[in-house]
Amino acid sequence: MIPLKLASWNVNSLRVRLDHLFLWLDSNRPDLVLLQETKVTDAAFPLEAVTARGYHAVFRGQKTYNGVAILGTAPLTAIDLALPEVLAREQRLCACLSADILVIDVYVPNGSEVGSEKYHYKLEWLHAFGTLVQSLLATYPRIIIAGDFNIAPEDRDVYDAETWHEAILCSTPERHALQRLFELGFADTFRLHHREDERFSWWDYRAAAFIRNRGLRIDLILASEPLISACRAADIDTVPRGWERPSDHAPVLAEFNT
DNA sequence: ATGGTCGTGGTACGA
Repeated sequence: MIPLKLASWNVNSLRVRLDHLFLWLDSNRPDLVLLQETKVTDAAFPLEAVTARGYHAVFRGQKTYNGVAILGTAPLTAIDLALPEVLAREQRLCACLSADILVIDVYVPNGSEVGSEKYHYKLEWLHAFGTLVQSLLATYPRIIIAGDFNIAPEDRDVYDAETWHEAILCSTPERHALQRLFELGFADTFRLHHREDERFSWWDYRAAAFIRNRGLRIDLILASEPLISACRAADIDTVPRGWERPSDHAPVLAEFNT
């Protein structure tokens, strides 16, 4: 039985948040940390600094927007996902193997506003992603998908459900796209261990949203059915959101006995 | 910077 401590964090620029990341890694020491919105090209990825802190890395970045990376304490086996065009357009996915577990780092499109062009792109993206995951399950029964889903699964994951009713990040079509993953057998690891509301992973920079705990829980760690019973803890660490010049997201965690 | 803040790149745009 091998313990696996996995974290996911939308850092909103890896280069700006490198000190926060390392500070957090020093006190939490996850085996794997999945990063989103690295906003750095592969050529400019701070591999030397990451390596110096004892982490191996796989990363897929682009200029200005998006970008994902997985850091691990053990050497990582990158898995090159065969992506349809809609998923390959931007750098929103990367994957690696940890023992026999396929670990997928995901940064789902934000969608901007319900009904907008970006919203339809988000739904199209999510549909393609669901199909990809469904096909991967045939080869990899044990899958962890973690990242910024840009979807709050339920109203209890939203600070003011009335304000956010059918708004972006909360609309029924977005939640249905997430539901498809649950129907494939995935579980939201946070909800395996927590029933309470008012637990969030993202707070807008504006209007002192964090101090007032006006947030949403949109950063998720999903475990495929064979891994559900192996998940022994899950949580959100809001501490780094209170640091000076923070990411707008908090790191989320899940621990497994694999 | 169409309220509010932040990252990016050097321009408004995306979140």
